[in-house]
Amino acid sequence: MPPAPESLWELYYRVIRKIPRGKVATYGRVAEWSGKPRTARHVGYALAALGGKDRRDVPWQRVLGTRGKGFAVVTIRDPMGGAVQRQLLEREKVRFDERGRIDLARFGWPGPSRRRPSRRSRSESPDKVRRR
DNA sequence: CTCTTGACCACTC
DNA sequence: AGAGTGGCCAAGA
Repeated sequence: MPPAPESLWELYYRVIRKIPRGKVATYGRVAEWSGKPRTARHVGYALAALGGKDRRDVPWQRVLGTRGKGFAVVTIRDPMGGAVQRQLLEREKVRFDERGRIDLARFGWPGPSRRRPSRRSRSESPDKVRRR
């Protein structure tokens, strides 16, 4: 059989499934860990498209947007969905501050066993050749 | 096939 | 602090 073409979204889902309970990650990080840096948007799209089986499998509530350098926030547009996400996280003992932010120093998942300097906000962005 | 629209992010004024 | 821009991919009209 032909190798199952794993879509980009499946790649994201695979990473997200590894996020442990009580920890969170940001869209940008998930993108990096999936081997597709700078595709943060697509992580969001992939999650927005979650349905059926994947909806149960993937802990979508543990993926949030970034706010400032060490904080994550709910970025789901639908207020209902956002409320659900927050509730699910609080149930996992993840704490939100008055501004609705999560401190990544406390609750940020460091990543899938990838060696990473103790730097929580944004890894170095090596100047890559920008091709056009 | 083209066009639009999405849970984003980092960089620049 | 807020607005603009480029980057990236998939699905549906």
